[in-house]
Amino acid sequence: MSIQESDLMQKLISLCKRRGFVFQSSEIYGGLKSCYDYGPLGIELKRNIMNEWWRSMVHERENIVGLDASIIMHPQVWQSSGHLSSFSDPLVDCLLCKERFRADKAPVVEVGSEVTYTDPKNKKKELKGVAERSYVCPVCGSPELSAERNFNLMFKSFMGSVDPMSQVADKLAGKSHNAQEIREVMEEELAKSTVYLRPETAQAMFVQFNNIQQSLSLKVPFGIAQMGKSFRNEVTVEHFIFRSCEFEQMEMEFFCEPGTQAKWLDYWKEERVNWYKSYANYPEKFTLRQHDDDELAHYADNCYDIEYEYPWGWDELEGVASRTDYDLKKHSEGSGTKLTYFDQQATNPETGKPGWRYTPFVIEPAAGATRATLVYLLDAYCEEKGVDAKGKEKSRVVLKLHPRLAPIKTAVLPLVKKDGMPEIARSIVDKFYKAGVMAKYDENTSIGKRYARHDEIGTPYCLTVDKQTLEDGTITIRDRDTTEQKRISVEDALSEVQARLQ
RNA sequence: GCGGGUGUAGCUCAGUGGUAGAGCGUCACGUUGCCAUCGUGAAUGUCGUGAGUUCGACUCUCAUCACCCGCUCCA
Repeated sequence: MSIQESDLMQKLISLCKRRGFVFQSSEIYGGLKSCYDYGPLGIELKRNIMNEWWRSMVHERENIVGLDASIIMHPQVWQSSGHLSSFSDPLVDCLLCKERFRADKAPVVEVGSEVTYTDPKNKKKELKGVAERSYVCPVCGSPELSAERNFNLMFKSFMGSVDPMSQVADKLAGKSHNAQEIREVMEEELAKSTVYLRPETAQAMFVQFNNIQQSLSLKVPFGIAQMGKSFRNEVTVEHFIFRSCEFEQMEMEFFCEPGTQAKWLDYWKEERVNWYKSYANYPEKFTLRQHDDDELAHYADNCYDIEYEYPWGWDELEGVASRTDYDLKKHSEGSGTKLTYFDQQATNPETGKPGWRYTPFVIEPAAGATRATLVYLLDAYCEEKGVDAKGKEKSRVVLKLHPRLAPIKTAVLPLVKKDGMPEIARSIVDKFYKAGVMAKYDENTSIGKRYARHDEIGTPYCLTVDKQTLEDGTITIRDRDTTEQKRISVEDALSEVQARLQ
């Protein structure tokens, strides 16, 4: 198998639409930038990935519990977390070379000093000007710059049944104002009802630390896990569902004793990368990359990215960050509520006495559920060259999804639509329904086309009712990857598939 | 945000200043009966959207939206 990397995304996007995995949002209205809908098969795949994550992170562990928090939280949450201040960096456009940059990271000059810079249209030409601000364009050095505009990371909305714009209109009516005054009135009025869509699920797990720890009497180390939607106004959206403004996260905050964070970071980074590999056909396409110091977020003292080799190169899939005690401390300060843990067994390292109250340190494996969906689709996409029944060359498209991730686990197929075969097939598929194993009955067109279609959507097993079934009560089970079949009895069909899904 | 490309049937794509085609897929009937069977027949298009030029625009011009590639940016 060898697919041109450049074609892979295109083929996958096409398959996603054709077979009902992913559609563009609001397509009949021309689509909306970076928004996608998960179709009948896409939702199954994404949900399976998320369920597997939940199972391995929450259900299979003694000390990790779940949370499903409100997407809209008290606006002060984002003040305390730093999302309001550190993500509203002023952005400036260079009027000359069109570069967009952060004012606080641009080259510093003295206001009023004469600066020389190059003309982007004619590199040999030198221009002179006077700096009106304390910085110039980092690319061409020009002082000809647009106004500073705040970068808008979070999606804003307004809570309350009265439109705050009416209040603004009332205040401004009948007088003349300059831009600054209008802005101030608007900010003052809008602020009263402004709420934000969460840019990460993490904060709710810090904010509910006390409730969760106390209600379940949890002992450090313990973790809180959450899956759900998050929203960010990304500077650039790209690569299909890879980076979009609305996305889905699977995050876990692991609270541990100060001083043990390095050990736990090490543990979780290995756990997480191995989790991805266990469902993959190409585990070598997953790797860990430690962040350089200058890459670290304001809250982290160490961080590993789990990266995947996408068609466009290595890029992020999950971040495993050591967030120190930053978040709990910030929310403690912001809310005036103690977010600490008291360990009666431990010895206070400062006093040497038994009993230690401390702010736990946090290790956070933060995964993109939507990114994982893309990754497993890319990992599974496969074209196999072969010959058809008449010896003509053809290619078989197979999604080699891990059986537990596959949207449909089993297709139940009557070889032909007569002689009672549909009835037997339907009675088999009914047993699967009742056992909670995703199965589909399919009697369309020819048997060959049905196999091919199920290969293309990743169905790992096909059960076929044929003439022999009528005689001895056996059916065939076909393996997606090898296309090999073996005969089993109708009674064993469900348990056989269940065994293979383990 | 910048540069380049694309947008025509469900998918892949052809096409011409005179109101549109192929292959695949879909549906029906018949046939076949285990890997995209064969035959016959059928349905499906705001030619991304809006404006302009023109007697006439899918085709030319402009704007806009979306996607792809590259840069840039990104806690």
